[in-house]
Amino acid sequence: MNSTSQLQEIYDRLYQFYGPQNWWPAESRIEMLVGAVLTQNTNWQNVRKAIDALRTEGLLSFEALSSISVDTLSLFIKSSGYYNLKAKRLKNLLQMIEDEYGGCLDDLLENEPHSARESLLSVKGIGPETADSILLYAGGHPLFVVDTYTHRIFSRHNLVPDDCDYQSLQDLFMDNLPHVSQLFNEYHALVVKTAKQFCKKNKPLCEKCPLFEG
DNA sequence: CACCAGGCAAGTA
DNA sequence: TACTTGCATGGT
Repeated sequence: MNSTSQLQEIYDRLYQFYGPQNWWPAESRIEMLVGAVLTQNTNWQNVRKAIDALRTEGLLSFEALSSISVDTLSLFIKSSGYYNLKAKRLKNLLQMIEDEYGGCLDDLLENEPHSARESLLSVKGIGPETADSILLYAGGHPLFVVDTYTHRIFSRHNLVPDDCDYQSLQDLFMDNLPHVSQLFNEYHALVVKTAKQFCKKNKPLCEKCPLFEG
């Protein structure tokens, strides 16, 4: 049994169990960009409140977000936590798009993915998961997104060592699955869904998990 | 009440 | 290099 068939089998099992997840929950690319930063180490429910507040204020556009100060921005995203930090990070991101892509988010997302990833990672506050989330869910590029859930559920089921880093885990998926954005999209969403339900922090391995004895 | 949430950067030794 | 800490609100 090689890694390729094993990873395919896991995906098939999760998809059969839950069905399609239809991520990312956003109406526009700029909304996905905002959500990707706001959801850093934060429950999506809190993020949605912040995004709703921005929508109500008519701030979900590149121009509107660029026109307000960090302090004003931070007021509307309080519910997402770390609001001062995240307001700054969003501003850093908008500034990079302004400087490197003439303020055109579409140009960033339609750029060659390796270059776009480098641009994103050069922004203070944008790490590998946030960058890959943006590239996959807003850009449609086939990059596998690794998060704490991916790490936890795969290490708990002894599919990877518990000290496995981001790159190694991403390589495992990308070396063994076809590079199809829709597959990576669903796979990541299904991992999150499964881990939330069956693989909670500081809990033992759950035998009800679809990955049990997998 | 304690614990956790779709990270990341900076500080310490 | 390998840990540790700060950032912060809101749900369970």
